[in-house]
Amino acid sequence: MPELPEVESIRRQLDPWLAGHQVLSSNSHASAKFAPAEEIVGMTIESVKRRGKYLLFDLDDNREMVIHLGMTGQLIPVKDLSDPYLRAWWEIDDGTFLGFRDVRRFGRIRIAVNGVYEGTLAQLGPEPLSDAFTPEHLYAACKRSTRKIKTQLLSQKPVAGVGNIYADEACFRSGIYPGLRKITKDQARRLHDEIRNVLLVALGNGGTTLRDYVNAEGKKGQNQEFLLCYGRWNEPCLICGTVLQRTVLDGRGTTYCRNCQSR
DNA sequence: ACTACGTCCTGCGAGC
DNA sequence: TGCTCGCAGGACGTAG
Repeated sequence: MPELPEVESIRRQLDPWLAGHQVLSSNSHASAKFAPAEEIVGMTIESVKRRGKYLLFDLDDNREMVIHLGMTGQLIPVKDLSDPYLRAWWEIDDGTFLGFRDVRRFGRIRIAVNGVYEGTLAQLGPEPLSDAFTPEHLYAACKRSTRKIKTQLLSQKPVAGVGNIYADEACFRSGIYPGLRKITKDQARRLHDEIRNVLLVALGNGGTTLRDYVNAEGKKGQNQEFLLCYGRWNEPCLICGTVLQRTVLDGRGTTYCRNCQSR
């Protein structure tokens, strides 16, 4: 599932490819989730930005195309427009085609006008790698809610861009049980530090490819080799050797160490 | 306003 | 071997 490191890896490749180029034509899957793709025909992509897990294609005419990759979304150059999983494509004025491939169709495309956003994007917490994201901010944000700490992270409100993989990793590395509904200031500081740490390392490794993720060159990431917790249930904790547990928290599969992660 | 849970979607792995 | 069934999950809709 593409989270901040994966989406940022894609952005870094899309921007030099697409910036300054005009969209000549487009097509999209019948679903309303993808139909807005066609609204940008004739517009010029000025840059490709990112907020949390959202890609923002900055267009002329005060518009932005907002793309969320969902679970299995890929943005890749395509030659075969008959790929059955291609949900949208755009013809670029350099002769290439950008494709949005999304097997499970959890992704979505929207057009925002004058920077006005809706839904989760409008309520996104600070960028985790920016100065706005501090331990104090995380502590205060988590204190406002009684929900489980992992559920709060996945809500994108205390901080933007963290999904299931990096939430489990950050909780593990900071020694915090993800089902906690209250954390101390010290726990918030550790969680803050480890959120940054796991995202930065993953970015450096080109993202995590468990199944579908590829960057905008169609290449897999390497960070799956470095995960300490996510997906390792029934395997020994790399810190203490205890067999890692798997549970479901608010409908999300969660791996943790019952010894290292305090409850 | 907030929390919890169902829904979307399809490939895949487990189990018979 | 071949089939059915349930699972995976981010954001959003809805109920309480």
